[in-house]
Amino acid sequence: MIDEQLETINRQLRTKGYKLTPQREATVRVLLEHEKDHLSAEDVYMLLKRSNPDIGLATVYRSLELLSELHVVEKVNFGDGATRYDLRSSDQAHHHHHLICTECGTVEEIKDDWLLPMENRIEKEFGFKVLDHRLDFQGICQVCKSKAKDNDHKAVS
Amino acid sequence: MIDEQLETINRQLRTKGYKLTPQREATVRVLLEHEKDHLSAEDVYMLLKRSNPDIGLATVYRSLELLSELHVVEKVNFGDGATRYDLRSSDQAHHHHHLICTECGTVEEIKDDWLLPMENRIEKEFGFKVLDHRLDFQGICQVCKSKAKDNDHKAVS
DNA sequence: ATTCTAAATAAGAATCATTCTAAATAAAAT
DNA sequence: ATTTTATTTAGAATGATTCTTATTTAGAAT
Repeated sequence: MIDEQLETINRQLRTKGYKLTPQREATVRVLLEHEKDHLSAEDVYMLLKRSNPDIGLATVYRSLELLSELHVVEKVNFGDGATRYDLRSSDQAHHHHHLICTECGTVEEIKDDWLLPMENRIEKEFGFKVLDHRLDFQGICQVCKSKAKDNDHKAVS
Repeated sequence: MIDEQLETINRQLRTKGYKLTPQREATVRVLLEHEKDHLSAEDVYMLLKRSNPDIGLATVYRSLELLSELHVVEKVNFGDGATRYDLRSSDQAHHHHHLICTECGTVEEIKDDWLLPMENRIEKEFGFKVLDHRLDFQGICQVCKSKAKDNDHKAVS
């Protein structure tokens, strides 16, 4: 499973004249093993250090940047200082959107294709060829909402 | 017009116990005068310097952060290193989305309410209270698309 | 197999955006 | 008028990211 995806990425790299170096492969592996998380470059670096103690942070940044250009990962920004790198599902058509809680900072993912009609409309109306999109919602998650309710009760009593 | 909006913002600030200091007022004015642009903190700072040579960059950051908490401005991130600050239209229900060209970097704005049904669905399905959202499309703008076509012609001829 | 060349890496310095700190000022409350 | 509190300035500090230089590596050409 992981090896299949690696092979796909390997082909993508070679098509563009890049090679899948050990460092790049290790980086991709880490991303594949943490598909659900939203890792920062530093996070990836720390995880990589276990298997590749000699890898440099700059190399991680370079690898992630390259993977981003190949649309293997997406750069995401949740407003804390760091860029995060999301592996894109092999199915290029499906994007995942985010529910970001402004109280506790948790990020929930939702998958959906709601935006396809919108993309078509944009291409027609603006002549803009959509390659990618990003949709994030900010608000209060269920957990924080019920916490807030509890506190209200306490305040009243 | 500008003064009305300033007055509204002033009220919002005072409601939360903040005051509209000269620096904050100047910051808001700059934003109002450049509503179409996507200014970084540094951009705002430079523009402010003309009228307020003594203002400090940290103050600009603090003012923008405060305005962001009040939802007067939105923080936007286009993937170049800097956070940009967009004045939100007085009509809180309308958000603007962005068409970001990956070739030339231009950012076009589109206004739309397409997402309201989606927000309702998220509240029902996930119990997540949506306060704000952000929708950006990346792709190739009309101009770059025709440029690319021209180059194809040249290559063939 | 050896040599050559271009790509990739490590290490750490450098840069850039942003935040923090301490001292000074201004405004509001007493 | 005095005290308290919020705000600002200036510059130092931080943290993420990029750059630089010397070194290593992989593959191509001999």
